[in-house]
Amino acid sequence: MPDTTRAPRQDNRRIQLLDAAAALFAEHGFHAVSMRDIARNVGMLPGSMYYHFPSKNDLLLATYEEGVRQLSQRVDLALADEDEPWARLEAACKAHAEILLNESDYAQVILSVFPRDVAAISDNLKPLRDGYEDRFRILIEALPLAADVDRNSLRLMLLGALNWSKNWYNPRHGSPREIATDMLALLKRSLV
Amino acid sequence: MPDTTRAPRQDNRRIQLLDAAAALFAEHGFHAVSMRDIARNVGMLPGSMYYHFPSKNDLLLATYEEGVRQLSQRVDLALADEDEPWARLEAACKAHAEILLNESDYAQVILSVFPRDVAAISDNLKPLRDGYEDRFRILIEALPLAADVDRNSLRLMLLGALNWSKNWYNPRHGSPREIATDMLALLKRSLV
DNA sequence: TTTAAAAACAAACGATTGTTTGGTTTAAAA
DNA sequence: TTTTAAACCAAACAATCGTTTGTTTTTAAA
Repeated sequence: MPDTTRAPRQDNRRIQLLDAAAALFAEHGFHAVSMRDIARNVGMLPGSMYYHFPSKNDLLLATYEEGVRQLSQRVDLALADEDEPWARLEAACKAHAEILLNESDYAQVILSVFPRDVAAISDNLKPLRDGYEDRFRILIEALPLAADVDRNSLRLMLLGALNWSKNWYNPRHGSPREIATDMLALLKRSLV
Repeated sequence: MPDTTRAPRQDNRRIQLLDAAAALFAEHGFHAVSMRDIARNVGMLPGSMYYHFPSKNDLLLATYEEGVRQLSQRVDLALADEDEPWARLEAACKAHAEILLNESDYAQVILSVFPRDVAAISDNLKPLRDGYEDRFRILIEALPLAADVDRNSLRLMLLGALNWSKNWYNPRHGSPREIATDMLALLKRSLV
């Protein structure tokens, strides 16, 4: 063990390693990707990765955390410009769809790797997911809705439909923002 | 090779084997389940399973086919009693939710194992999924909707929300039929 | 320029993976 | 009751898995 600890080097490749892991996990799923696959993609030998992460599960956990961070940051940024409740929800949905379908491998990992697929760390993964989704609970709380509308069902329906869209999304048939707009439009006019 | 082929024996365990595979695939995902896990669950040695199925991928393919068969049969049965377009769609959604969340491990496999997780047979899996979902396209086609309603978005939203519900479903907070009713209600009153 | 820590290499570890092979038991047709 | 195919067992196969260990290279502080 070293006597003193230094800052990471300039050529530290922890982030590139995490990027490669996120991209592969997002595309093929957790179990379908081996540590050797990731190492090959980042130009590193398999054993070398263990300098940066103590295990494959920890690698997944790190991508989850980064995914939640990116999603949260992106949605918060989109919300900053909006005041009206419906506009705020729409902005959040657009940001959600955009980062999910286009921008971030990390975010896609959250939706394509289910906690129960990795039982050993499912207790660590679930709260990360839930914490992010709570933003939508608050956004829907603020909507002026008819008295008999179940806000919980509304949230589950909206987020479910958006999250599932990664299974059929095709850039040629509409952008992520358009998808979010369409879905919200279907709901909105009945609920006001 | 035998000179003549006989019918399967009375004690043939192909179905029990398929049942065990479906249950495990549905609960843990395809890659998280080993052939030995399945063998143990059905009380068989690992090698013996290869008498019934030539590979693990074929085992998955068979569960997919059975899942689609069960879903289709269940939905068709529910549709037989209904005439009015909205009632038909609601009956289909209820049946879809019910078999998905409660009744069939086979059906759950279709939603929890993504074709791209098993690249080698993804071309076989996708059309099975699509063929079933086409029923909903037809049901929505028959709805009397305002001219500006995008039927494709409606289908994707409804099915997406229902399919995603397996990620949050909790029997204590409403039955599958109630979930389907709630979601359809959210959409219905705005679209007529 | 020396030196210590950061980072990666090189090579292997034991365990588990899907699968194959050859022989044995069991049910049912003859 | 004999016989044949169905069904399973028992044991191993090569390949791949995540991971560990000991050593070497590289960066940057001293």
